[in-house]
Amino acid sequence: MSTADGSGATGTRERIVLAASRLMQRQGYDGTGIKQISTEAGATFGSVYHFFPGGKRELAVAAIRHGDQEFGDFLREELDRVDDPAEAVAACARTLAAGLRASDWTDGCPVTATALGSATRAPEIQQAAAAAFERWRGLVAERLRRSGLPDADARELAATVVSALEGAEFAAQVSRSEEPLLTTGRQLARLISSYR
Amino acid sequence: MSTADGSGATGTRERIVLAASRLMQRQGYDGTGIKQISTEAGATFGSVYHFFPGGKRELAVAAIRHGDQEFGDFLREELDRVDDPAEAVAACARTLAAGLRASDWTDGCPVTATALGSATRAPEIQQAAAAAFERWRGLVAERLRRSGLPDADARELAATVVSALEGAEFAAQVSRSEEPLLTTGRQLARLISSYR
DNA sequence: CACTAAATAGAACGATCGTTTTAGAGGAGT
DNA sequence: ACTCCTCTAAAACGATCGTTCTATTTAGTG
Repeated sequence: MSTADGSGATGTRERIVLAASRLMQRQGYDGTGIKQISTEAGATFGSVYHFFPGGKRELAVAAIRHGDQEFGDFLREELDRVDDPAEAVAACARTLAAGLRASDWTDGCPVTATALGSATRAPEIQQAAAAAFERWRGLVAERLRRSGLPDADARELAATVVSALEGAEFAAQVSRSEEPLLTTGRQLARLISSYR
Repeated sequence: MSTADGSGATGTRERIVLAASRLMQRQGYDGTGIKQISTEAGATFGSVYHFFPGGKRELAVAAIRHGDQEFGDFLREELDRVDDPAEAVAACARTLAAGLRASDWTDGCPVTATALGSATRAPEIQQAAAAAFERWRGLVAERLRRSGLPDADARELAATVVSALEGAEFAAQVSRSEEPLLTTGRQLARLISSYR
């Protein structure tokens, strides 16, 4: 069978994707070597090229797709914990800030660092990152629509929320402070509240 | 004299910083080689290490500081062209979007790509990027204060504006579409307008 | 048991990386 | 003319990069 099954032991391929995603999240595409990935994953060099014949670029696409799903799950889960959508977005920002601090400011957005810089050279990577952004916007928009906002407003707000959270996470990471994320969360809540 | 003077011919050192800033903006820190920088700058290999004995890291710090000033000048200039601060921010986003498209989506924020990935390893780079963000927030806050907003509100809004524009620029770049920037600009304008 | 395919293991390749080192060219000051 | 110092020029270094290649081990099927 080619696709990953849900068996108990973590497959080698899955471990490789996980390590690649985490390392590229911290060091970027060019800053992460395949050797480092294989070591971190507890796999051998040959295994990486066995599962990813396309080499580093194919591996980066898989890593981005993993980050896509990971952050998507986080968004869906976090946005459903509070009734008020404005407060839900603010809570989202708070959780992101706490996680960033917990990692000592190393783990930012799992897609940004991987895509930045390599996107211009590899269209496949750029497309995977674009798909992630599009999905996240859709998730937030759906949540806002569920709270009664018209589709057009929900879409505009969702794009703003995703962009702002992304930028605030990077600002917080580079400033080593939760403040940009917390501030942006508060202002996004105010903006959303202004729509009803 | 050690600092750059304002003489006519573009100095070698200045050309090197310019090339480094532009290349790292597109390819990131690790994706840009010193050899490529020297070639692009029309300088020789030795010249780079003559002007930047600290090597690549020192060069990256200089590139970030250049981008800091460049984007700061852009902000100051663009925000002063319109009376209404909300409309000024939206205009800012539109100009960024147009510039991004004009470069065929290659030239994003001059600081983001350089700092991302290398910031964890090199504290000097992280600090230079943090200083840039701080300065930009100050510029926007000053503009908002000048329009009559209380200091506390101006500061919160400024942090949100800078973070959101940053994130929207990256989203637009990776999506190869002006929309994220235009949408974010509109919503930021609405948010600012809600403060009076 | 033999046969086959998947997965693991690691040596080897050419290329490029950042850096160091040494040598030469161009002017300014005495 | 001679010296000092900035700047240019390029060779050379060890290290690491992504990739390819060849064996070896493991697992599944007849």
